[in-house]
Amino acid sequence: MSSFSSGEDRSNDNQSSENNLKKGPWTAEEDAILAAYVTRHGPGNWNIVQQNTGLLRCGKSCRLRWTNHLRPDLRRGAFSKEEQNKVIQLHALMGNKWAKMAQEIPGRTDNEIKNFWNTRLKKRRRIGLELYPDGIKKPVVNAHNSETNLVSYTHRDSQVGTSSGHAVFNNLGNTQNQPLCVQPISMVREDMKPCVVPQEMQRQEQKVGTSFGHAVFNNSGNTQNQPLCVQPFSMVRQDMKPCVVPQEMQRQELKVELREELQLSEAGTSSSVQHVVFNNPSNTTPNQPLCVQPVSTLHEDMKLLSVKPEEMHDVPQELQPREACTSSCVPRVVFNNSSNSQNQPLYAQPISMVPEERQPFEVPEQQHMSEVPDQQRQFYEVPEQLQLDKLPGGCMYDNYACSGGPSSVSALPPLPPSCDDLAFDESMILRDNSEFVTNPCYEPRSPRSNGYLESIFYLPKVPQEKPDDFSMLEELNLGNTRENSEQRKPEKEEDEVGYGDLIWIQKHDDGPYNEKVGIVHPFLKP
DNA sequence: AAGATGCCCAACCGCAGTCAA
DNA sequence: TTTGACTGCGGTTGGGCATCT
Repeated sequence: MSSFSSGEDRSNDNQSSENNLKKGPWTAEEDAILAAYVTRHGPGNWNIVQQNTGLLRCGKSCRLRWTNHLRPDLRRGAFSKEEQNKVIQLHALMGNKWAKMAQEIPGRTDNEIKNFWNTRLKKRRRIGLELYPDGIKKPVVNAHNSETNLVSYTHRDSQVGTSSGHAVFNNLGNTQNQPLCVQPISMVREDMKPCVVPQEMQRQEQKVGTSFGHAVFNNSGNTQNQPLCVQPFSMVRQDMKPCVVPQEMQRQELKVELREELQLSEAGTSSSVQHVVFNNPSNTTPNQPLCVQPVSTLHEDMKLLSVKPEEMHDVPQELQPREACTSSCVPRVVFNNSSNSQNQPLYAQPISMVPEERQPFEVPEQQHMSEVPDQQRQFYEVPEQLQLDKLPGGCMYDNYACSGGPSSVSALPPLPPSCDDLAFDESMILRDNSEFVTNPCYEPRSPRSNGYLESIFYLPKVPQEKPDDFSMLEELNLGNTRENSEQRKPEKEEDEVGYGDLIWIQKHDDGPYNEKVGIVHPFLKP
């Protein structure tokens, strides 16, 4: 059965007779080679690791070694009492679903949990103890469901959730073998009870967010039956579909006052929502990345810890951004984890860890102003190396969001293919607000502004056909009316809207449209 | 001191699921 | 639809170390 059981395998210096691949314990040299390779190329494609590194290990062995030993987010050492209790709770709930249990216990692998359980199992059997401690009952299999289907979880005090800090929502109405919805207890309102997961939560195509800016997403790529995840819009991937959160599932807004030490002295923010950079409180392993979380999801027990640059590690290749945002006045870069199918938090990196071509730029100190009057508002070109390949407009940042914190960097939408050739065309006006709401780039530019980007469009430099109706522009008070377009000055004033400008309109909930009309022309101005 | 036993845990295997060609 | 590569998962084995006899 095991490789070690074969005398042939063990002979010949642990070399597999088939492909000359090595078996048995890994050496430090092999670990280093594998770690370096994965750091550079990211995990996956394990079968080519051997070809590219010369390691005499099969892909499977490499994957296992990385997953169980070399991953930077692993905790080492004995299971704490809390972890032990959690394993017991989870086993009562799930049975031998080691991988699922590992997802609930950060830093522990399925193998570790399995080993722990099997050891414990043997011990308790030998001394004649019950498998589960008093108060935790075996899973009760619903007679209607198969064993692999859903179970009701019985807990001593019949309260919401489990003592391990999770609430389990039983979806008895689920006829499609859908997962239970599990939420941390801290996210569950006191009056919430385990309940049937409403039909609309069951992996349908779902829409809309909650009243406080969160969306529950169907994790369409989820093959692990993980619970739905709740994320702020800004962290939403393009391919994710939001859904309505039923009233009873909505959680209390967690009001956590930002302690002074959390307030952006060390922490970078991503630009358009209030984010705080947190160290993972359960992280006792060095080289853990920081995590970035929106303020609204903070828990009381989370602490901001200062993390030294040397304690951070490179963001794996596959996590590195195609759509990177930077916080600009602190030496960190926040990466969008766009390929992250596990919906993990964003990563923050110190500049030193960022590949050179991604180096962010420093915002001149005089621009770190706490208040920037609108008339002084400026846009600055983002250095070319920060600009996004797929967006001809590249990135820009404005200093409007500088309210004691860093400036923001946002990506511009793609321009029309050839700006100069285009006639004024209303179809170019992007009126669909959802375009911007669903795109993280178009979150409100500043939490302070309490508005959102409503429209962005391009005024051609040389209109081929004079627009018949400028009423929209007049209504928006752009200063680009029929009259002044006909008597257009050859050289317009700075910041005056005219032909050839890309216009954005930021709509305010409590103000007129024209209050936040601006000009975006980062490629025309330095 | 030496062998026996128990425990821990790394590493393997086979199977099943997914996905792209 | 089929096939093969790749990946994830659960079960199992055996080496190494500590403790016991």
